[in-house]
Amino acid sequence: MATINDVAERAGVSVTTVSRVLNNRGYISEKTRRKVYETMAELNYQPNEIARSLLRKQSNLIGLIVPNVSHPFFGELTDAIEYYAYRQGFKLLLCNSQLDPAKERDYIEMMKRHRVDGIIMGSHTLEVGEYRNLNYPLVTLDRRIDAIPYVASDNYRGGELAAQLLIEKGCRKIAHFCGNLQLDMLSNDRTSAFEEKIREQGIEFITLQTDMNVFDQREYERLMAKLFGSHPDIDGVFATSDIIASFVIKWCRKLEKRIPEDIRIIGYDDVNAASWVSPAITTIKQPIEEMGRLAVELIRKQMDGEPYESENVLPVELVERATT
Amino acid sequence: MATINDVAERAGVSVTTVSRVLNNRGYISEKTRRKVYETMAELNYQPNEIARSLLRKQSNLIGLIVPNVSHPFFGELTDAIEYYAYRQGFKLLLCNSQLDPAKERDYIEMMKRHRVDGIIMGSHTLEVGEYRNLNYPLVTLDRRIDAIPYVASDNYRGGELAAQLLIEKGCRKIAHFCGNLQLDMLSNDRTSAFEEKIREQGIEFITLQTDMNVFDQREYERLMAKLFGSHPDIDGVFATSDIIASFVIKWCRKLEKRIPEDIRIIGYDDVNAASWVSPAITTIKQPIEEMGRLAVELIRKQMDGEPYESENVLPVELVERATT
DNA sequence: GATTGTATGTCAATCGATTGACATATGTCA
DNA sequence: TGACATATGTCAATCGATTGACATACAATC
Repeated sequence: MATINDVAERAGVSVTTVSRVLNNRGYISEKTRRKVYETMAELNYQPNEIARSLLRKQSNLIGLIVPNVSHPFFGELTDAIEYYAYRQGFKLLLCNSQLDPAKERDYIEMMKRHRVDGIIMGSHTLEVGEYRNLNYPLVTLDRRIDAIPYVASDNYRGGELAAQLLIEKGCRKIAHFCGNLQLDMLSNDRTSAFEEKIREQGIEFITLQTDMNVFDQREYERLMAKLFGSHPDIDGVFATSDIIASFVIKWCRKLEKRIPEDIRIIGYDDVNAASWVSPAITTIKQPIEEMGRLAVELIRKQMDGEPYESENVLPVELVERATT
Repeated sequence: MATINDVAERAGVSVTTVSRVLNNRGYISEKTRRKVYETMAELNYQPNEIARSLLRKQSNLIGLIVPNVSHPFFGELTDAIEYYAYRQGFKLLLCNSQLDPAKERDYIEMMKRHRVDGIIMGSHTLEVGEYRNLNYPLVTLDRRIDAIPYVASDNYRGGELAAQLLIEKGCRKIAHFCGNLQLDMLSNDRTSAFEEKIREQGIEFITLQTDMNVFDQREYERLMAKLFGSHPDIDGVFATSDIIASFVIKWCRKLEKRIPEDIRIIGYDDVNAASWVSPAITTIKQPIEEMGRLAVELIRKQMDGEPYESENVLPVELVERATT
């Protein structure tokens, strides 16, 4: 690949001049500028960003760690983050932790070696301490760790809305699928809020924990079998993701339960898939795009030394469709 | 951040020695090695990969351009690519073209500036000529461009299998949703094969084009309305993605058509979502993981100057579920 | 004719790490 | 005692681009 020296030589000017053209500094005549651009085109010259990064101490790279992009929620979130990163001149380094702590740790180190400008953590399999000592521009999604800025949606409110709706609809025995409560994540608030509300009304409920691992669909199937096996009289379900909700729908069909007449189902996230399935899923909408935008913004602000808000809790919204 | 000089100074050795420890070259006593490692840990030192890349002329970055990762097919493909890239010591630079030629062009340039070691092109909105002149390690997904190596699955066979199944099941009037036939992609072979087979049998069929844009769900809805409006007697559908198939299912429910009794539906890809929806979708399975593995492998081989196969067409498979 | 603005060049340092050439110590073995 | 393996150091170049200091033109303007 051509270097700035090749361009200078071929254009018959000095490297300084080429650099001046490239960076728009100092005096440059229109004629020279044209000549330089022409030569760059002829040589198919592209300035080496690696060399630039080294000097500027800025890579223009943002690292993103998620469990895996093939989970619809993280896929859509990644899309949003990529979109806003691009608009701010950043490129995205993508890592799937697969919820494996070793891989997550490894990825963080790797990103530091590559001097990414900041890391957005959407996967949280490590102990709080490990993140705390990172000493790097960081943004956390859905997890609060000391002073690290985070972006989340109002999980408590989400759980509340879900409970309210199922109560209103007259459900008497409700199942709740939540995530892994051992992982210290803000999404656990959904469960607290939900259980609180339901308990207030003296309604019976069962809580089942699961992981966010789409690949292991058999785990979901096992859970469904277990639930409907021991509690065939469930008449309401609050699932912590639309994907889980669609598994519930599938089992209800199998068991010939009518939705929403016999059983009401409410999901979470409002990913695109929630409206592909039928009946379309009633769900709690997270503002995915805005979450992505904010995450990128927070990295940028940390880099530029601008003041920023550490706690970013965005509103959620009930989207009522056909499963309630 | 600490540099190799800081480490050398603090450990009381020369940078050459630190470098020797780091790269395992020349003679190093066990004592010095330990001392250096200790110091690196104390200083939280991470070798600057940017500086290394500059010297080695290797970034260990692979660029991936897809329409968008929130489309389940590309999400799963990205997952696979990321997995195999990681195993080979590469990191993944992710770009969503959003099917916008300007953005795609821009991204390619950006990746060249960043000196990624190779680019995997899963989005193809540009003219053939633009790719041809790229002069860069490249792998194309689902598109054949001169000598550029590509990875695809057997689209022709996929179309054939779909046609065969619907014929066997006795469908008499079939709708086929295909992608944008203007984009010169190998997936168009599905349509050719399908139409050929159906025509052979003298069966009536309608072909409808669409884009792979999951965001514009309204376009899908419009298409469905159009199809079922003018051809309510359709009794078979071959959709070029499982997502489109799930929209078909949704409309069938709305129109109270029984699946598979009144209408049989077959999708394409076999993404995870195909088995979330109910009834679970009969589909043509693409070997997504193997496609990802091969793409990364082909980049690596081009870098290392190893011989490689240019044409990589992987077998597809009919997965029969509940919609046929 | 002096001043000033414009245009370009030369030179060298810098970013952080790698590497080859060469020097200089030890320690060990024959 | 000499040869050799081991261990470490010094020095300088290199990767590709940026940048500041300074020099040198030429033109226009007062």
